Amino acid sequence: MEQSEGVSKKAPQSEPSSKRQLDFGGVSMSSGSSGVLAGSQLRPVVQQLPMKPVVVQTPPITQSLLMQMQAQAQVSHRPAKPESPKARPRQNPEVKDGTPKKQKQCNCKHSRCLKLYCECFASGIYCDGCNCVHCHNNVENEPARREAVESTLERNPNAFRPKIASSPHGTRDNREEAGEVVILAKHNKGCHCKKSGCLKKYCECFQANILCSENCRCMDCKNYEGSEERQALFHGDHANNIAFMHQAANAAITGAIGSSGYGPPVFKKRKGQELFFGSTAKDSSIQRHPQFQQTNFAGGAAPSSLPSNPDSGVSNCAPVGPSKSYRSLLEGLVQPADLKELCSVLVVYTGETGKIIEDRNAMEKEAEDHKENSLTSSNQERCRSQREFDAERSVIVDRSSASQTEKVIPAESSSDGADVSNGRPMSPGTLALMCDEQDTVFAASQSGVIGHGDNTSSQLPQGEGLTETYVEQERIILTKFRDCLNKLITLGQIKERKCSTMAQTESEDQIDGPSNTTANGSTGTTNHQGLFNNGVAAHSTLPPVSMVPRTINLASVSAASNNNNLQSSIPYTAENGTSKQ
DNA sequence: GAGTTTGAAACT
DNA sequence: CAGTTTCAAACTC
Repeated sequence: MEQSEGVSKKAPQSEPSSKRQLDFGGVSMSSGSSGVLAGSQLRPVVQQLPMKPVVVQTPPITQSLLMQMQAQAQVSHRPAKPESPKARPRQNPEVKDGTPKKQKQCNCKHSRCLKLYCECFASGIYCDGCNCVHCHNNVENEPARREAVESTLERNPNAFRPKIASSPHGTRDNREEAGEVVILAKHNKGCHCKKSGCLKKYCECFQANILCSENCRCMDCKNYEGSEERQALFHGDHANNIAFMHQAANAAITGAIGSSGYGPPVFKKRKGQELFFGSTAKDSSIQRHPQFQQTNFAGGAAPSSLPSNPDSGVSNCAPVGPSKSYRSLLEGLVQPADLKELCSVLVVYTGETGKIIEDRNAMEKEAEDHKENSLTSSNQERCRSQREFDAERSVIVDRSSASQTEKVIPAESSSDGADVSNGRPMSPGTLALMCDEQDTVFAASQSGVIGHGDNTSSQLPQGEGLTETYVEQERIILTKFRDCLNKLITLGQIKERKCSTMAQTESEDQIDGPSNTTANGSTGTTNHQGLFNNGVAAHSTLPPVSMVPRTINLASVSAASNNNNLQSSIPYTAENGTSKQ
C-alpha cells in the first residue's frame, strides 16, 4: 500500500505539530499563501494574489460615485473566501451557515502528507492536529518534507501556486449569492469533472465558488452563469431576491462593467473542440459544456426565454441554444477601461469648469480693478492675467491630453491574456477624481500655477471662489455622470427591446445560425464612442476624448436604434490613431 | 461511522 | 499526452 516516495520513511507518526507556516528554503510562507516554494525554485505568487480595489481617501460627494465605478473597474477578484488562509479551494475552511470554521485537518493515511493529496501539504502548512497517519509534514520530518516539496515542484512548478486566479478579463462584479460572494476568478487548470455536474464540492471550481471557465474540461457542466441547476442550488428565494434586488439596483453600473469574462464565458476553442454547433469533436463540447454553445456572436441570435428567472429580465442577445445562460444587457457595452475613460472625461470637465470659473472671477476682478483704477494703466496687469489664463489653459489641456494618452495604454490590456488591468493602478486621470490630494491639484490648477513653478502668494483664489469652484465642479461631474447612466439605461432598454424582437424572430426561424445582425463589423465596433464623452467635445474646447473601441459592441444597439443619439462618430481611436469603422 | 463516489494527483 | 492507479475529500446511507 505504501508507495515508495523518494522520501526517507521515518518512524510513522502523526503527532500534531504546530500548524504554522512553513519555511521553504528560507522563505517563510504563511498559511494564507500557497506559494510554497523550495529553495531556488521560489517564485512570486503575488501576481496571482487577488488585488484589492484601490483604497482611496474619502473624497467629496462626487467621488463616491466614481469610487463605485472604480470598484467595479478594479479587480473584483477576491478569493472565494477571503478569510481563508489557504488559497487552494480544498483548503478553504469549511464554511457552513456562513460561519467559517476552523481550518480543516487532513486525514491522510497513505501519502504521509507529503503529496498534494494532502491539503495541508498542498497549502504549505504543517499538519497540526490532523487525523493523518504516518505524517511527515511536520518539523520533525523537515528533510523529507523538503524533498517532497522539491519533488512536487519538479513535477509541477506551479504545484503550490493558487489554483484560482483572476480571470483574464477579470472584471465581473461581485455578486451576492446565497450570502456568499461569487468570485469571478477562474481555475487555472480548470476542473475535469464528469459526473458531478460541477455542482458538488468534488469540483474544485464549485468548491472555490467560482464558475467553470474555458480552462475546464468538465462534462455536463452546470456551474455556469445562468445555470438553472446552479441557481437552484444557490438561489433560495430569499437569496434570490437579494441578489436580484442588488443587481437591479446596480444595473446601470454593475451589469455593464467589464463583463467580458462574465457569464457563460466565451470559451476559447480547445483542442479537438469546436465551438460551433455541429461540432465533430468526439467528446462533444455540447455535452461537456452546454453553455459553450453560446458562442460569441454578439447578439447573433436572441435568447430563448428564461421564464421564472429573475435574471431573465436582462437576458442577453446570445445565440439560441440549450444554454440557459444570460448576460447583462449592458454586458460588453462598458469595459473597465471605459470607466477610466469616463473618469478622464470628468477630470477634463472639472478642469474646464475650474478654468471657466477662474476666467469669470478674473474678469470680475479685472472689472473691479478697472473701475478703481480706470485711469491707471492696467495694461500690465491685464497682460499678466492673460498670461496666467493662457498658462492655465495650457495646463488644463495638458492634463486632458495626459488623460487621453493615459487611457490608451490600459485599453490594450482588456484583451485576452493575463490581464493585469484589474490590478493596475488607476490612471492619473482617474486618481484625479478619486483622491483628496487631487483637490489640491485642482485648486492649484485653477490658480494657474501648476507646472509653472510660479509659487507666488496668489496661488489660490479667494476662499469663496474655491468653494464655488468645487460646487461647480461637482455639479458638472454629477450631471455628466448622470447623463452617462441615463445613456446606459437607454442602451439597456434598446438592447432589451432588440433582444425581445430577435427572440420572437428566432423562435420562428431558429437554426439558421447567427443572424449577423451584430456581428457586422462595419457597425459593430464603433458606436460605443460617445457613450461617456460625446458631450465633452461640444462643451469644451478640448478635443473629444474618444472611447477606446476595444471590444465594446453596440452594434446590436445601434442596429436596433440607428437614430439613437448615443452614436457618434469616432474621430480616431486612441489605440491606433486610426478611425475605426 | 462505514461504505461509496468522485476527481485531482501521481504514475505508467 | 492519454490511460490507469492512487489517494483523500465529499457524499450517502
